Amino acid sequence: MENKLTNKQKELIESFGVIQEGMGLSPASARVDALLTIADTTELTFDDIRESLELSKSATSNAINNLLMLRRIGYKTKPGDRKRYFHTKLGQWKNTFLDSINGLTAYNEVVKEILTHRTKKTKEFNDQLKDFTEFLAYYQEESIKLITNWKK
Amino acid sequence: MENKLTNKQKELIESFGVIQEGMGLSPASARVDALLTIADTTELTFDDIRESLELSKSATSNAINNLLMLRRIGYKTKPGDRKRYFHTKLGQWKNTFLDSINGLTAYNEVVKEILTHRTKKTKEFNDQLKDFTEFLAYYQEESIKLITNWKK
DNA sequence: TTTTTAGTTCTTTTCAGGCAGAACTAAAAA
DNA sequence: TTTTTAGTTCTGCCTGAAAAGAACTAAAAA
Repeated sequence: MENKLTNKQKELIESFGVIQEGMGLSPASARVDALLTIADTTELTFDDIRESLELSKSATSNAINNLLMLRRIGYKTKPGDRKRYFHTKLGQWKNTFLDSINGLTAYNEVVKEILTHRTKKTKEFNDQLKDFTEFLAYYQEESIKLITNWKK
Repeated sequence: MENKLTNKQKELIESFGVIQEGMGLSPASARVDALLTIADTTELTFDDIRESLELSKSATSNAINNLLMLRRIGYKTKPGDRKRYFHTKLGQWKNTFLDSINGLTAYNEVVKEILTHRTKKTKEFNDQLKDFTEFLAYYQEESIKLITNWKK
């Protein structure tokens, strides 16, 4: 594809890339996801990505598969065309958000188990922990409400 | 200190440690924070920590300083005693929570800047992004309310 | 003044993650 | 049947993070 990136777009890919690195993505994955969010074409092929970001095939392949696993991107195919057209799923942020909220459950379960095994001698501390786990559960519930009621 | 950990406590330190590694802490930091959450004594010294977790002095020192920087732990001193007594700040989770909510602002700012530079040709996609940034700001506000109104 | 305490800093080792480049593969096209 | 396409997988390198252990340090105690 001839749809070259402007300097501003390259700059934004880096800013957004850095932020997403901070959220646990590898540099390449972070930039692939950023590219799909910033490029004028929202459906890019393997080679579009490879060329735009000047990555090797292996880095491109690994980054794409990583993002697919994380369900942060998806792809479409076109009849009579073997290529896959990748797009970010940032538009479907609701699911991602729900996943991250639900991810707190595992954390809270461990804290609750810690509580059941704590010495009874540290009442104040235990009460604070209890308060925390209760808040977490409440926070999860309310967050889910916020999302499901959003602009509905 | 002679306050030995039970096997169950050791097990909990590992579970909680793993979860906290997943949240970006190094193995040693994750376990130090877990220890302070699980041990019967909530105020532990450098050497208590070192011995309980079988860490080297350098690993202990670095983990502690790391957690202090992240403000996930704090310490007290006692008159006529040069040691520092470290404790987890999980009890003061409200601040940590507020920090993480506020941390979303930087992310949202970049997404908003991306939006201002996006081609106008992808209306649906842009609208979804717009919706997302609006929700993020709303979510931040509401989350802060949830915390400040909690059991008040 | 010397020694002990409570750490910190420096040096070295180990290890995993991330990437490039090359070799490979399965399906489709020629 | 051979070649091209659209990737994937393998090999090897390089770097940075994490930790151990030893050397060091500043303040207090003896």
